Amino acid sequence: MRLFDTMTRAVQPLQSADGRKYRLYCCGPTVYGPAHIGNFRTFLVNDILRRVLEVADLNPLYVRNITDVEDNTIRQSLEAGLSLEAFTSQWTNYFHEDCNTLNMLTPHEEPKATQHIEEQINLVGKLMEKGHAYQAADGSVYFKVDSYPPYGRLSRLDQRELRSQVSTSGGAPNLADNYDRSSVADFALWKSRKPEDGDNWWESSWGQGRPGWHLECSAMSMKYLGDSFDLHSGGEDLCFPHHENEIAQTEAVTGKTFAHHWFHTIHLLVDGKKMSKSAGNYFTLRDLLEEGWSPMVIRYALISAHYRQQLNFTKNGLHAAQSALQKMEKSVLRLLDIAERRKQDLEELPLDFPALMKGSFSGSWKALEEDLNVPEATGAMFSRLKEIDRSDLSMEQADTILLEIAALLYALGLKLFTAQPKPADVPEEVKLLAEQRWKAKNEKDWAAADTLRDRIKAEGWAVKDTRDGYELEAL
RNA sequence: GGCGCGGUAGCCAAGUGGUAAGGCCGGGGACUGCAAAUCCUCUACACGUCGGUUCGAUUCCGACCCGCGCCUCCA
Repeated sequence: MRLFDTMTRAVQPLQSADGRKYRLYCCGPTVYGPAHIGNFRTFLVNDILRRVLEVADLNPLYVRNITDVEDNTIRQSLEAGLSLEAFTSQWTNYFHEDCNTLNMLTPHEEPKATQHIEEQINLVGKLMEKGHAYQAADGSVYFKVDSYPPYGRLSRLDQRELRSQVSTSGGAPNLADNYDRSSVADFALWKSRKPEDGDNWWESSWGQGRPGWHLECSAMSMKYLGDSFDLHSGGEDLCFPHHENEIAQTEAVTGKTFAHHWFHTIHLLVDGKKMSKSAGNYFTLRDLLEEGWSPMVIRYALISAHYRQQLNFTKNGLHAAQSALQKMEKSVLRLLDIAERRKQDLEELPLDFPALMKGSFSGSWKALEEDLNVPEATGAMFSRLKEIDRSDLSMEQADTILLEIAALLYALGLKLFTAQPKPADVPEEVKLLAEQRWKAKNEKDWAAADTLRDRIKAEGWAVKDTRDGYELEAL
């Protein structure tokens, strides 16, 4: 399998350093509110990576953290009158529910920052010992970027550009720069206790305080994956400064390559623009569920563009995803019929991946193994499905194809036949009109039936006749 | 300003040094009182512009135009 690596800017082969497990770490969510679909794009891509590593027999050990201590979680827990623990576990549960809804596999480990304070303090201690950190007048401890010459390799910054971080893109003073750092590039390892932090502080050799954000990922990835591991991932925004800082603080301590491969997901756009609350184009998973979109439709839409391509998320895209999924279901339904299988069999049968990957969908597998190209994989899948639709198949042939499809669906994390009919809240008035129309129709009074259908439409509902009744659908 | 990405048919989206997957939409047919749904089936003068390299470029190089992202403890 091969994947684009941010550090070398090239597609690189993936192989575990120890030959036994492929160790990967994904920067997880900060839990102070519902994750949005942009967050889920990244987590879904990582979920697919983990699945493909698994079926490709690379034996992944997948760690994704929970960030539960930083400015937002602290401030909002205090505002809510809850302990940090109570507040963040509430949002962590919410996140897990969303992950399950989207059919994401649970990471092998999901460490929380607050449960690894000691590891983080130890790291700060080592950095102090080695002269890579200093305590400022405000009591906070900073990483001395000058002490680590390779700094900036991942995002290709040089010293001159680092200094330019003093000002923002608009030329205004960088407001993030309100700490007692000796250089603006230096970043906090340990933040001294402040009144606005409430009870959220820990004791350390440098006084009371809390760890800086960047530190947790270094401490936890080292703990669960070792000083040097195979792959580190996250959204593109984390490339700088977060990952750059992680590399610096970790490698300054270990002297080893922190992660061998850097994997970043490009952000998604909504209607061609960046998601933002003010623009009203900010969606959470539950916003979409409430609109009646089924989870698998949302999953399909969110993985429908290559991970290194901006994904333009639109309602149109959801419709397309829905139709595409239905098209898959249609083909599979025929195969189930020929093979005399039930729908449940798709998920219950044991799958011999190595063999199935060499089957008739090898084009799709090749696409997934070459830089995780999901759109090409689904494209190849539909091409193959078209041939299958037109072939006369024996029971055995259909059965084999079903297994091959089940394997591919597993890698993509897609489940078929899961869409629930929308639970429509039909107003009584509309129900009444619909009943009248049904009666008129049965009496073959077409004129009356059509007039009633128009009236129902005027109320915002569509009547659709089925074999032995009708359905109402919101317009 | 620094770093980076993209411009492929109405929309979305892969890909290739020898004229280009797939999905959506749309068209036609069956069915239906008519619709919808369903089933069958079909199409497209699509590779931002201008140069260069090449026997040949959409694919490589350069310039330009347009759009977008990151550079803010936002994935």
